[in-house]
Amino acid sequence: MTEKLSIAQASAIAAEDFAGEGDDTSKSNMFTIGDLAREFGVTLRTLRFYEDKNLITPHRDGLNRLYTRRDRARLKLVLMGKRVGFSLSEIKDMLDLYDLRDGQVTQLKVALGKFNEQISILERQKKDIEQALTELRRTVAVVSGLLKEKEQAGAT
Amino acid sequence: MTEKLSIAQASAIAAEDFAGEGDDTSKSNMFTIGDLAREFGVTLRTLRFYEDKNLITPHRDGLNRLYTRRDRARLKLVLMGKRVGFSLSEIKDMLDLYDLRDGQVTQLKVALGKFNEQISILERQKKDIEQALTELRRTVAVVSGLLKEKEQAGAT
DNA sequence: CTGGACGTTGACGCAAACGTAAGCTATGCC
DNA sequence: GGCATAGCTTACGTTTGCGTCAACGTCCAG
Repeated sequence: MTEKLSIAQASAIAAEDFAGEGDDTSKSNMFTIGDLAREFGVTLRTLRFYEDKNLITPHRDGLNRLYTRRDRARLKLVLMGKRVGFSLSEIKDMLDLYDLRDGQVTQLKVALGKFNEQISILERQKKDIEQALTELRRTVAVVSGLLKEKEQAGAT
Repeated sequence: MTEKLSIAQASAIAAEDFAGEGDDTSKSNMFTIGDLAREFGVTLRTLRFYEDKNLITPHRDGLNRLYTRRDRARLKLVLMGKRVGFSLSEIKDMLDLYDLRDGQVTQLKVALGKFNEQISILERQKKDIEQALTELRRTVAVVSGLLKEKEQAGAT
């Protein structure tokens, strides 16, 4: 919510993203850090940071990181989470929960709860912004008025 | 924009707030730090912090701070600025400019510009939030769907 | 052999707005 | 005398999400 919400990449969620995937460790299903960075428009630093925060845990080829489809899916969820205003730690909680997958039902319910919470929060923020806008517009009107007075007084 | 926008205190702007005041240094027009803190619902720490940032510069009675009506008016503007999303440093810029008061016309124009900028920013944020809300609601729908499937499958 | 391209691990920096001690002073009141 | 109240200063801590060096390792084309 700081600068830009790059809606461009990291497209929408599909039901697919919530389904488990057979972890295909074959060659073409692996990505380098650069691959993912380009694909999702984030920096390498960002991906390493996410790893540091245990949001994504790629395998290694020696020192080099190797991301699977699953990692990629998680990244997608992380970015989607950010877009809708979750903090990374909140996202982590949900992902961790996701990993427990006790048949997933409980997990989905919890996630659903958080989503609804977040919806409330965003609705609140929206209202705050609307209030601020109202106030600002009123102020602009007031100041504009003053300005006209002053300019007329000056022109007199 | 972090937690609560305490709309309660620190009421709206009046044209008065943009007019210069005769700095009345008589007794009843002075406030202690506690006075202002109570009146505007901020902590002493906050007021000292603002002073540190040169937003307000109260006089002293020995060590103790003494705020004039003018200081009070500035505080009011600071809080209003915060409410509508300006950072303290932006607010400082505007206040500084205000102090130049080259007949105030230039000042008012500049402020007007900033206000309009801020309006654009807020409108943008509002749109972002609306997008996030849309995405979240869609996700909730998807997940709810999955959940129903799962539960039915489980009940079979 | 050399210069890029790509990758690695630290680790400090930053912005915003105060919170939170810690410890001292000054004044008033009973 | 003694305590409460109000105020003072200094200064480190917090939170979030990376940016930005620094200082190297590795591999490939030319």
